[in-house]
Amino acid sequence: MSEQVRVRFAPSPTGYLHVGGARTALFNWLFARHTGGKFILRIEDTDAARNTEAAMQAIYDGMRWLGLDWDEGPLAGGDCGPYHQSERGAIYERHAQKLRDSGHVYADENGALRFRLPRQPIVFEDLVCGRIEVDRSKSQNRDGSPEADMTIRRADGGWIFHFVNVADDIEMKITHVIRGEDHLSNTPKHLELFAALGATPPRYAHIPLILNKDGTKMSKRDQGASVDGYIEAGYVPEAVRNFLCLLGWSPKDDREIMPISEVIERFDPAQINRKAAHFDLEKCDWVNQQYILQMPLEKLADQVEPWLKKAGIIFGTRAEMLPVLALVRERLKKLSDAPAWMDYFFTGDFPFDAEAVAKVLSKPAALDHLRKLTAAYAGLGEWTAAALETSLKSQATVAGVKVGEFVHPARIGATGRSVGASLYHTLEVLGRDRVLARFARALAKLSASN
RNA sequence: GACCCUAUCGUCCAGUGGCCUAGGACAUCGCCCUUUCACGGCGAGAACACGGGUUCGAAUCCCGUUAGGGUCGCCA
Repeated sequence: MSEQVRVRFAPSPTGYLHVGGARTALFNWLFARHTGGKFILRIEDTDAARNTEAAMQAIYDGMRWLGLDWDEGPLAGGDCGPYHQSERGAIYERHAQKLRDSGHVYADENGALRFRLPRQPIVFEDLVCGRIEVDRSKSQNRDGSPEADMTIRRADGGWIFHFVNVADDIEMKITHVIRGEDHLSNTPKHLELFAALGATPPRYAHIPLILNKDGTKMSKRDQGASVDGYIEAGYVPEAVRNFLCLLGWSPKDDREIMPISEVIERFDPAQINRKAAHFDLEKCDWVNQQYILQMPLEKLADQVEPWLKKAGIIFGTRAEMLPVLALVRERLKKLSDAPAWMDYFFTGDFPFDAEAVAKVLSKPAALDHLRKLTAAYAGLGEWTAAALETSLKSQATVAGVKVGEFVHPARIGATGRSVGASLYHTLEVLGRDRVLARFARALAKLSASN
């Protein structure tokens, strides 16, 4: 049992990477990393019609984003290439010839090559599903007719999935096939193919499918179905990966937010759940938020920066941006939320939220409070959150009003809106000059319109 | 229709014959913190699909029913 584990993810280029596929890739990758084996990427593009470069790119991008690096495959090389099935015709022809020589295949009336299904009872041990027994002689079509022999090559010469899949698993010395449960019923056929080719089949682990939260099938358009949807929505890749790890697998204790190294260490395919998982995007959002909350600030800044730039925010240096990010990070559910929480820190020319102004700043008393606060803050000795708070509260006391009568006008004056991080910390980060300028701007604008 | 897989709170997971008056997490609701919004803390409601067995004892084992999913392509 010193044999090195070799697993593969074998997607067909459909134009996007489905979460189900991503999880299959992830489990294969985890198993390879756990065992010190090899993770191979093989592109199953025998159907030339949908074989496009863009579709392939979506797979590479999605896997790289999730941090699933492959040891062999396109762009990585390896001894068992090429790794696109469209380029492996000669290899398939060789295996087909073997089947012809042994009488396992024949050309049908249309010119397609068919494999004589033995239709013998078959038993195999699945790492996830356990012992599977199938009486192949009972298989029949919808209309009750017996199952037809399996086509392995079309009349036009194109190879068929089942055959190339098996041929490649032999050629690439695959030891474990971890794939979606939709292939469980195909496995007996594959086993028959392995036997006919005189090869030892790999071990199988069929993982349950991912369905929508309501139990319906997940299709491309469903929320959360496509990996690039996560990229575009501003999810943290490590968070999505963590969430996917927990869909159908668990470390058997209550650990949820885990570094990938811990998952690799503890991962065991035999522990994968047998039940189909229903996809809950809200939980994924929570995991994402936990990552935003817990990752080192500098790292978060790396991930947030592209979003700020995309929103056209000029945030100056990293040193100027970090305190702002530290202040608002617990409000971010996604990276894409950052601009909305951070933009007003970096420009004094922000708009005033009409509703907030109507509710609090339109009152003459509110403007008066803002004037008093401006005077107090202009003479404030130490510009710290604590000092700002003390000063504001004493102004309220002197004026004989509740603290809120000062807090709300100040917030709107300094930020233009009624919600945000702690007022005093916001003012501290902004600094005296900017705060006073903003108060003056608000007073000028709103006094004029009063 | 045939064959295969599955069945614990709305959802994700724990539970592998007694520790279960079933545990954790997300979501929901309430309270606290906070004169904003969040974060955080505390608490509540919420499940073993149904029916038969086996056993001194079943969420856990067996059978059936029901329900969901999958396969049965010259798609992958």
